[in-house]
Amino acid sequence: MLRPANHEGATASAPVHPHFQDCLHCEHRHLRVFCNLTPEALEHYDRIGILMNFERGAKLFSEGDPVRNIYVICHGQVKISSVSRSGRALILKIAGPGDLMGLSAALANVPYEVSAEVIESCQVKVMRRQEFLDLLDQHGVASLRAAQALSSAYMTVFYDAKRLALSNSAAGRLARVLLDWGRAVSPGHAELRFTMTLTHEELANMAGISRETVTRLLSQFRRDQWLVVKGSSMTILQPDQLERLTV
Amino acid sequence: MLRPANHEGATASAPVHPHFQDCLHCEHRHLRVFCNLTPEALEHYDRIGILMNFERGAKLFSEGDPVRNIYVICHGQVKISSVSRSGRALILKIAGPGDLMGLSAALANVPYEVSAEVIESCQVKVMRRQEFLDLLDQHGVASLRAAQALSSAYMTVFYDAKRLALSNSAAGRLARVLLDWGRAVSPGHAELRFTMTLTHEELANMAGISRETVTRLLSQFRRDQWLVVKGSSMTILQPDQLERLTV
DNA sequence: GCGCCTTTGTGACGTGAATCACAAATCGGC
DNA sequence: GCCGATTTGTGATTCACGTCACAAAGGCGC
Repeated sequence: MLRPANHEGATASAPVHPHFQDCLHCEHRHLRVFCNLTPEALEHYDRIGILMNFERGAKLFSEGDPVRNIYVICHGQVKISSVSRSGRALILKIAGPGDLMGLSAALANVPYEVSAEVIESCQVKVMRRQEFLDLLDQHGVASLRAAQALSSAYMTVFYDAKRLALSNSAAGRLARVLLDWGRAVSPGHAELRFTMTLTHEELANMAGISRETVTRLLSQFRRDQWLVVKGSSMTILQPDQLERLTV
Repeated sequence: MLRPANHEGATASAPVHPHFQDCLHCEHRHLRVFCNLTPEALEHYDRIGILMNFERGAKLFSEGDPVRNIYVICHGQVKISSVSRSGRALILKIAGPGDLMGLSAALANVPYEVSAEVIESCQVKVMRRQEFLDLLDQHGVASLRAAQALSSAYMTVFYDAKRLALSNSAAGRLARVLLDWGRAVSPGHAELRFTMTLTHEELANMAGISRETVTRLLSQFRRDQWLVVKGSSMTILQPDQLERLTV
């Protein structure tokens, strides 16, 4: 389904990105969930779990599976999705370095609520559920960080749900997906320029609308000069116009 | 908007429900968030915050306000809602005894994401944001409970969002609202019998659909013998049929 | 019991977007 | 550079719901 991200042409022989040896020296440490732990807690965190590599297409876990492990992405991209009873797919996010998977399900003591599939070869830290819970148990600060991570996850879905409930406009939904994607890639710019590695089908699954509607809306946005598409590179010229479509 | 819940005819003079003196002896303690704290943590929890009474119509806080306090409902009902830019309202839940309000916003360090309005006179424990955060800081077990509360809040919105994104069927949305409401009131019964204190307008705001559609769907459900309405009492005869409408 | 106000019930109508069905373009492998 | 597979573009059709408009039915105060 997905084209490989084109900046990732290099594969086995020469990894474009150095892989990590341990969590103490991880470059993502300072901006992610388990930054700011006390030294003891961090040391404990570093001690548990194992680092594993996964290839594109690998499934880390599937929706409905009992939670055996908690995952932290060190490097690469993972597609987080969920499927309705009728078989329609919803892509919730593309998780990247520093993202934690399985936390909410582990704490709520329910099966995974989503599926995770590798879309760009990954290095992942895998912790057994119990050893992760022990970490939280023994270090209050780790629990606190977990709670904070959960609040922001909650906020994200909350606003998603609100948008979905109150605005059914397909244009608004697509606009949101594009803006979020663009902002994540090129933050803080007036013009958002990025490589659109997703197909229309996948954009549709992220916005919860149909493939054809995505095609139609994109060409409409182009007609209105709100964005430019050149090959797989997309530039959002007028983010504020797209923003206005959002409820 | 809301008719007063009819089991709450008694007002000022003779409270139908005894109010609570402290958190150590609260009858909801065993089934709610801060059950299972260590004795020290529980004692600390009991020590902070103050108990306050609010009348119907009182606003505890509004969406967008900076988080000053965290609230725990001891008794009564609070309407949790959010409004879109275009002014459409979305009622997220009717919170009751044991429910915690403001946790996610406090931890994510953002303004309240929802508004809270009393719809049935309430006794509420109000904690200053900072004293609550201190509690979490000092008692790992409290952080852990908070994290657990957040995971289940997250799970709830997650499934809401999923339903909203994948099924736009008005019938499915309304069915979900009715089932959730009924199950909360008369749990574990094949037939769900309860007092529908909400108007069609409010049901519409909970399901994110229009008032007229609620009216039409309800009479359709009645025609299909899935439920019976008699005055303000509603009985869901065939919950599984309604369940099937849910994606 | 009489009005007033809120809530409920129903018809008519318009429309946004899903669905179906192809054609055109593009990609990827050999 | 050619060929099959995937992705994209576009029209025609359909339908579920929102919106508008108004009538009927309850409540409730006095």
